[in-house]
Amino acid sequence: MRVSSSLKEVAARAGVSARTVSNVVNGSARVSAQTRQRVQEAIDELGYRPNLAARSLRAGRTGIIGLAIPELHSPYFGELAGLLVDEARRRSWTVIIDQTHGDAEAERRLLTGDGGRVMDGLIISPWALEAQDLATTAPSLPMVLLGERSPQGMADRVAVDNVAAADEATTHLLTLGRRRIAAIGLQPHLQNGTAEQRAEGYRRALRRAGVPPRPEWERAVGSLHRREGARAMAELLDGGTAPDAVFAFTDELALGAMHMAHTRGVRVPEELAIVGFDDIEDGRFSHPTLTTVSPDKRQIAARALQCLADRIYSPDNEVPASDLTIPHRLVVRGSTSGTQAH
Amino acid sequence: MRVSSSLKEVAARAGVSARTVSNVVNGSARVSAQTRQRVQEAIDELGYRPNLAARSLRAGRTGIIGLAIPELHSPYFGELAGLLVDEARRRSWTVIIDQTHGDAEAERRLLTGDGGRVMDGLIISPWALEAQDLATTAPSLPMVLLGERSPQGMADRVAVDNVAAADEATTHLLTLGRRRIAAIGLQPHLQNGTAEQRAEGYRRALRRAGVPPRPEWERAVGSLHRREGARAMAELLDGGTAPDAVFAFTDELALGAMHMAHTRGVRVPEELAIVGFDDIEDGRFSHPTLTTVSPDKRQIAARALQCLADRIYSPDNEVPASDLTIPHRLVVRGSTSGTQAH
DNA sequence: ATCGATGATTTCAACGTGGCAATACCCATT
DNA sequence: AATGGGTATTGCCACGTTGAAATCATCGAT
Repeated sequence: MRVSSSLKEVAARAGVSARTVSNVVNGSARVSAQTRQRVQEAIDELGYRPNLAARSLRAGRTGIIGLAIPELHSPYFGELAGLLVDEARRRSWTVIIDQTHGDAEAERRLLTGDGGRVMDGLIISPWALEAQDLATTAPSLPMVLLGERSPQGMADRVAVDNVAAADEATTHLLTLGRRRIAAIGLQPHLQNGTAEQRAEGYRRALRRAGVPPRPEWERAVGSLHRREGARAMAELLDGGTAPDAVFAFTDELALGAMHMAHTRGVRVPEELAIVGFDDIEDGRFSHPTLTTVSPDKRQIAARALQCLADRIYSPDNEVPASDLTIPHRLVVRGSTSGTQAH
Repeated sequence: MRVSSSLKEVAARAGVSARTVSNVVNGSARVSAQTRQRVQEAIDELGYRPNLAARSLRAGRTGIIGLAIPELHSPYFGELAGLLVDEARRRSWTVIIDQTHGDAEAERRLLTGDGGRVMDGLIISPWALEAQDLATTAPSLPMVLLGERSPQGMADRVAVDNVAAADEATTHLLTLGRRRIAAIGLQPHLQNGTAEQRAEGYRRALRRAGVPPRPEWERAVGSLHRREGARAMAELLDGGTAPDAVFAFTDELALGAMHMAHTRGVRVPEELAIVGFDDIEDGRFSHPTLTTVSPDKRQIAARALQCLADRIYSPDNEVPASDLTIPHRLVVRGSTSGTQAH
């Protein structure tokens, strides 16, 4: 079976024109049952596969969309990427994956449409880009932003209500009677909207409860990995007054913090309650299990692709940028309740 | 700035032929400094980007490789995919990701080169395919297998020595004085070579130590998720004699088993020692931390892409299929030692 | 002044496909 | 037999790029 064979070769074998073969393949015009069968046989015998490059060149579309995320190996983005790839396949799209590693330059390059117009659209989860960049850079192709807002409405946006969610998480800790609540996950050096919003929700909840904020309990991190969560937790435990609860801006940070608590002999949740954010699989099997804010990832994936499809298939008239808020819920588990809820 | 502009348009603007513009872009022929500058200006003004589809059509290459793995959200494959994507970028390749979800049909479809010849090559980590399939299916494009061996040498293969590694893991447990060692992770319904090899290494170690094998301690799983590890562990604890150690074929299964041990009040490692396989990030921060077989993932990624490159760029003469064994090492942590090694 | 050599640039064609318009065919109706 | 209307099929071209070969320009050597 030859690896490559063209419409022309199939046509020659079936004794018809190349155009007819094309019609059979795409079902784009009426073809008699007899001809169709003859062509189909030739296709099977030659093992013909349409050439995507030629098709794209002709049609101006590639059927490929890009997915740009900070890191594939992070559980949250891994889970999300998995869902997005599946959802894309449902729509007959293939997905190209690009890791930005939180590099602003890499993110900016993607926005300006580098890469040779392979992609029909782009789903990007910006982490390092400032709102400023997003505003000034004209998107060169249909684009959906995950998490970060684009100020000028240049692209669709799909995200949870971070402020409200962080507020809920913190309020949950307050309800348990905790008052010395620390936060782990600020990223002041990046103009990271997501971290800022979660910090805002955290402060709002404290303010409403009349608990005075303590700047030394708002810990910054260099990355979102477990290691950084552990480091921040160590700093908190080494500080003057130890907190009795921690709200970590991601589950990875939370698990890192939990690890450090174990290492230092601090009992979770008795002496230290922990809440995370993302609801990654690990948190359901950690010891104790992790209380967390669970965004509806499946819906994020579905909505993001819906937006992209609308934009790609809309006949170049301006579709107004949508800003979709995805539902979330607080999942209470062992790290705040003592019972090993699953 | 126009989104799409062709060589022809740039040529018109610069007052040269399209071919000259092509030469400037690719540096493929000599171009005078003066012309080069004029062309470059036109390129910048028009925001020209080469059209990948046209280039591929002409060259017969796309610069895209495929990566087919069971599941992106699994930590092991997530980490591996991340490394592979980075390594591919170093070689100026873009990566298309496909999730097979352990579906034999999906894997077979990829092998036969479905997908319209978008990919210049394929890295596939088969999980459900039998050696039989791999043998009878002629690969339609350069291909590297991760983990599974292809009997006829039809494709390169990159993997650790599963038998030896499983032997080491089991021997480690024996050295600790454990004798009631269970195994979790067999997949008898899939002709899964990897699981079989790890089972073989496990049995070999027991045999050498003179410990009689107990079939009821070889637990099968339906998938490699934590949930299944937990289920298998529950069955073991509910059985007649409880084991005093477990060798799980993947870290996820191990963490699931550890979770169930906690739930049932079984102390790890005192009453139950646990060893996993893969060295995923979670295991370094779990409580206790997880002893595991650590394959050199970075080297897997590097070697796999090296093989693929050799095959893609070799001028269609037959490159003999290579079978690379990647080094691994046993990393002893808290789940077998009691000390919280990091 | 002429020729050859070297370098710079252009022309031509082709990669495989699908849109468009034209053509060939068949059958029912006049 | 001629007309009309529908169906089935075909030829031609363009998409944007690059390989091969042809053309043009320049300059040094004879």
